[in-house]
Amino acid sequence: MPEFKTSPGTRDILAPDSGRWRAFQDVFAKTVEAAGYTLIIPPMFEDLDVFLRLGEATEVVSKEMYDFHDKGGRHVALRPEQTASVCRAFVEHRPTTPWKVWYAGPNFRYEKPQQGRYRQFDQVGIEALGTDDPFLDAEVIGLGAKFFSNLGLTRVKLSVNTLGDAGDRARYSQVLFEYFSRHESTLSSESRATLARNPLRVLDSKRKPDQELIANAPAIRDTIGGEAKAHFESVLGALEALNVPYQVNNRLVRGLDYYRRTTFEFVSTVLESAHTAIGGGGRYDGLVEALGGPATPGIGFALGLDRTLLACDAEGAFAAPKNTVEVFVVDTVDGMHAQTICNLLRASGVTADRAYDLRSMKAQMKAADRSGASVALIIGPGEAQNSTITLRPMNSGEQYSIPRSDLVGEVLKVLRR
RNA sequence: GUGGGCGUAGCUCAGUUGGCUAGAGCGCCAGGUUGUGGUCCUGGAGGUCGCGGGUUCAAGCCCCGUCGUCCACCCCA
Repeated sequence: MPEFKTSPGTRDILAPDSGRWRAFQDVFAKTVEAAGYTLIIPPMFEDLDVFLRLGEATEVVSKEMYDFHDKGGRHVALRPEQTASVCRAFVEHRPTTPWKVWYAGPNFRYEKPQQGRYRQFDQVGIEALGTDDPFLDAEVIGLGAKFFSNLGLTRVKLSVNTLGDAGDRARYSQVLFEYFSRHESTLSSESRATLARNPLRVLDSKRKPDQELIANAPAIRDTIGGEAKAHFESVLGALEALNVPYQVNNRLVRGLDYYRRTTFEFVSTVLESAHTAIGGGGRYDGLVEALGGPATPGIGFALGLDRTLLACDAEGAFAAPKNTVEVFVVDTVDGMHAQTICNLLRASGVTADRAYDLRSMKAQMKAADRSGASVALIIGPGEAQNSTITLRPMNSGEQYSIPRSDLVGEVLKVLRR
């Protein structure tokens, strides 16, 4: 056993998974940059207060914050998500609106780790600030759906809902509180605790005894005002025009307290574990204001990398890319030939690797095989003597000699480039 | 934070009712006569049995603690 291991809830991502991560982010970037979103790279930690504005009732904030005091006495926290940072950046830089950004990177939450849930976990996401145009809602949601399909996923279910405006939300919360309070005796003990904290969250309960109560609970639709209702209808209409399949789930409330109006969630229907939500988001029209900026509407989503990749595994989609070199150089003379040949090939845009330590021909050929290279170049005493190279395509038993001066041309020819 | 399962070579795991120098497969290394990998054969390296206590003549096997991991709950990506 090694003396040191990664901290709980963290891990190393090695090849080939690391290549898959990068490809994942590339696909995401391509998807959203096609719609005009630009990359933002916020810091990984901020003043604790930035995140406290997400709402004290949010568990991510109240229980799971990775915070500490730095040497300057500042109370900072590793970001639990990036929406707050993006809004803070908006207030700090005041870009022209609509401001459409995307991000990718790790977030931190101090939780008990499980599969699909880590203390350091990666998300990709987008945020769009400055307009409450329902077409923007549909664009954001549609990009999420588009991304999943670009990955090759087909079993992703999209649920949408509206929470109404700030006043509606509070009113609905009150309605729910009264409703559940009337039936408190049949409510699970966990949900009773939740009820006191945040009545909306009771709708999220997956506990058996609560299911019937939840099914019969009053729906938000009956509580919200006409304006929010009209907005929601427009969003649904725009989604239909985009051919984005969805289903309205009026029990969908989501974990962050800042959501207003549109909320949505992507669930993989092939994942077995409890962690089937692979992404989610919504409108957060009060957040910029809460961070000291002008009243600015905003909407966005975040998708979990780990969980989405688990979904990919389950669907047999988006395999890790093969990260192999094209040419492998075997040099049993002195190692210097391998160096100059590799150098020359790389300068010509051909990826090339070699063996070290002047090992036996057999060992070097074995390394060539392992490297996945499609071509091996062999330099032994004979080749060194005549200034030739033996070129061996790895998938055939045949090989031939080429003049050293024709190296690059011959290699490009064999690689068909 | 609560409850439960697990923790033996780099990896996946065996290890019988506690009993001699702890095993297998894969991987790795070296060979298999005269420079050549992917199959096959032979040999080799590699383990304070997570860690710390305890019970016992004797513990990888039992007990306690601790750490890690997995599963469920909570919550969420």
